[in-house]
Amino acid sequence: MPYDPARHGPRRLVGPGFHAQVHDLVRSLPPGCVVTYGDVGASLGSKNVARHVGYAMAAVPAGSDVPWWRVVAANGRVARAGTAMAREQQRRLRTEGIATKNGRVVDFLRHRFPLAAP
DNA sequence: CGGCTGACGACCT
DNA sequence: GAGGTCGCCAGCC
Repeated sequence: MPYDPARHGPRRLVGPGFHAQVHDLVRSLPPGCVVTYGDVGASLGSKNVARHVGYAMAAVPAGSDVPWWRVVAANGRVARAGTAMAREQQRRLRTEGIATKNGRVVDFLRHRFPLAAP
């Protein structure tokens, strides 16, 4: 099915350097807060790139200063449940005072950080 | 330079 | 609430 603005909303192009933009934005997140992949994409001006934001997170090198663990899925769940990375993410969130239960952030909406719109 | 690879999200039963 | 489908696009071989 071709792209349909009526169903998918206005398309916003994401230029090259998308990963760098994601990393930069995530770096600006304060401790004790979380955002969703969709929030990051929307804040960068792209509505349908939540998935790609995840790919950008996967590209974050270990030991980077990017707090990748503050980015969770739209339903408040930690992505890739069951993997070592997911357990590590939950451990780091707990360190910042954010509890998780069965891979889900407790009081997710309360911890969610209001990202600025483009 | 063509193909492959994915940390998601909205929507529908 | 729990399952499945489909669309999305920049990087990296």
